[in-house]
Amino acid sequence: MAEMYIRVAEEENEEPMEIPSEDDGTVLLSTVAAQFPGACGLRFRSPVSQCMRGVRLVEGILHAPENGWGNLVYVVNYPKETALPDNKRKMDEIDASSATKIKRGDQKTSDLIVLGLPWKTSEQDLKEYFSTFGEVIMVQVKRDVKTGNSKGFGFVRFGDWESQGKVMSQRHMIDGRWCDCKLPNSKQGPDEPMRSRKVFVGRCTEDMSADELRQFFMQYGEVTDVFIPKPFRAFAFVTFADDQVAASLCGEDLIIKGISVHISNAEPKHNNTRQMMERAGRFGNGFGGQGFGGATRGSGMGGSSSSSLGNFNNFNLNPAMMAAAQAALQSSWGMMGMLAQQNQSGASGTSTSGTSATRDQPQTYSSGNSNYTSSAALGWGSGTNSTTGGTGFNSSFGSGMESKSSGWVDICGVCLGRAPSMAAQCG
DNA sequence: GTTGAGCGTT
Repeated sequence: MAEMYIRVAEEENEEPMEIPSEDDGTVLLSTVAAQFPGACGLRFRSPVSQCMRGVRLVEGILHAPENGWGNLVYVVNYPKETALPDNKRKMDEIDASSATKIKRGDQKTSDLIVLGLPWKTSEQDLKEYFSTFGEVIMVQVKRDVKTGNSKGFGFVRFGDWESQGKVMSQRHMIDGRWCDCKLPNSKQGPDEPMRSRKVFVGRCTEDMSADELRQFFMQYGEVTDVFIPKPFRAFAFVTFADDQVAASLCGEDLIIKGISVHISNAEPKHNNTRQMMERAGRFGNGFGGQGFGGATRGSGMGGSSSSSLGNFNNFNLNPAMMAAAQAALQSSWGMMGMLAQQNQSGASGTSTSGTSATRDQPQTYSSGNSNYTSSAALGWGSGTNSTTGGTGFNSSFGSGMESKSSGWVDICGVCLGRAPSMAAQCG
């Protein structure tokens, strides 16, 4: 079939943009989303019924209506309330959305970390590239102080929220490499820690590319990241813009390319209180034997976050330890160190996986890519280097930290999002 | 084969 375009607009009466179709006459949702970030489908007004009709969408592929695409204007669908710029939103929709929603959407921009940069990319290059998305008010390329070589990542800050959202929702080809823009770890809201936007996708097959997963999951909502560990390990992570989308999928079995994959909630990775507590359990400090080892995976987190937090009286951790644990958030080994000390047993932290940095930055198709190994990786593991977690920890520990309810309550987030049987332990 | 890389000398 010859190259063809269909007309797509954000609203019925707005100027349409022409979107190319595939050879077989279908249109990829990703093609639409490239022009309308966050799009999750199309609809059109039927000339016959005068009603809006949805366009068939199967695994990221939009299929033409019965009589072909024709010359109709197709209107972009967005998942629920996300992604649509506020000026396109009706007032009552805003009023209708819950207070938490509004709060979450307070539209301050923040720095975004840009991962996977080519070594040669300069701040000028970055600024040039990102300016096509909106006003860029800051760029940085992080460099080795001594050599001045780029560390392969940087930061960018936009003047407006919409640009930031757009940039986070896609990958970026910068100077020949795919890069990802995310909220840096330091900015990922410590508030509402349980509202994960990421799901774990189990039983993946090796032929499911990151791109295909993205296309597939787009139908549920805006996808902000897809991660496939390398080498192949039969699972993946998919992050949505909206935590509710993620929550709604947990527990489901979905068919991707004819394969049934299982969706469950993503366990927070490293450097996280909950996980540290789990690890802590294995050090036999009172958590052990309380069922902390056998994580039951499942859905069921939904709902209001910070309410119904229990107390810690069931655990043999005192508030001072709790406070200390929070301080140790910076370094998970700090936590381990503390517990090891408690037990008078030397926990020797061996650094996990560290390859040596190469200059040629191999890339895979998944979202993670550059072969980046910093000395930090060693620092994390080596224990000697985790000064904040080690010495700073002890000093605060011994220096009369009083039990403050406010300080340690949210650690009880450990229990949130867990299987009900475990949450029960928190009261 | 079911839980992930790398995160800022301000």
